[in-house]
Amino acid sequence: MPELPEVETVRTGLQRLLPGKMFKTAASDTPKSFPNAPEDVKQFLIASKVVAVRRRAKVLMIDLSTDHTLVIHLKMTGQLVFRSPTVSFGAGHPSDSLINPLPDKSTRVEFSFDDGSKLFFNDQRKFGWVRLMPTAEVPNIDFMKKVGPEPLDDRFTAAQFTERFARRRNTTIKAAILDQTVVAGVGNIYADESLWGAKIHPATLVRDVPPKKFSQLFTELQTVLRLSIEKGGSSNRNYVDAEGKKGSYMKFARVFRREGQACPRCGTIIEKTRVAGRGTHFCPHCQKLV
DNA sequence: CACTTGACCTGTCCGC
DNA sequence: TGCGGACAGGTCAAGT
Repeated sequence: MPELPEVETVRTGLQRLLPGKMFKTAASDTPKSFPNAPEDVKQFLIASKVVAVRRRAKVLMIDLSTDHTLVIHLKMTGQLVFRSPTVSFGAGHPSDSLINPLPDKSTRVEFSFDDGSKLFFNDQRKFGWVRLMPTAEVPNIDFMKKVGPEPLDDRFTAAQFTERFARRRNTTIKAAILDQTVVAGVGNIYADESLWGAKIHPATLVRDVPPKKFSQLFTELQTVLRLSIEKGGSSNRNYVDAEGKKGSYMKFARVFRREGQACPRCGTIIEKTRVAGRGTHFCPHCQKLV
């Protein structure tokens, strides 16, 4: 799913819903999704309280009162959905039929809190994971040590953004912007959207991108990420927020999954191809290959 | 080190 | 309607 705007939307929802709640039970259907030892779960999760919910790149962190953290990666199809026992509109109310019952077939981990509310980790493809670890160790996991700056961090400048690409001169700009060590949180949707905004063909080699284009790309990337956060993210397939609701960014997408439609800037038909092993959408008129 | 490709899974869609 | 193959928001490990 889940690129930066989607994970940030989930984080915002969980930060509103979870702090102060006390974990009562945790159960997983597959060790792959939640590989922690049962004794650690018993000692550091059960009876702990949620302190805060953080995000770094596409990783969510639920900090606990035991100085431990639930670290979560949703990968392609992960969801974190919160359900309170009072969510029902009332017996027989028509809106109740719209709420899908959980757990369902894709539920991998089910947490319950002492007030009867629950948190479901659903993941159709089982690529995602939840891990419990000491809060102090989170920055030491390989991914956290290597991941690049947050693109929406005020202190991150266009000059620094440009410099991050120096290591990836001989690959395509699409591969480079998807590289989490260059910049954090960009996935296939916002790569295509921002490259369209900056009028760069996705298959352009980094070394052939004019220097001033990196500044434009930085601005466009920030613009699409902010817009998507405002719209609650993109629900292309599985993605939903912490309350199970879809995001609406796809209504505003200019190229992503819009092959065969007119480019909103020039009217040329949008094409779909394959770059860096990923489906890639672009306007052949606005985004010329150098 | 930089770069590419395949693997990890399940579900859906498209062409025959 | 059934079946095979390609493809789907993301990382990783292993190869060159």
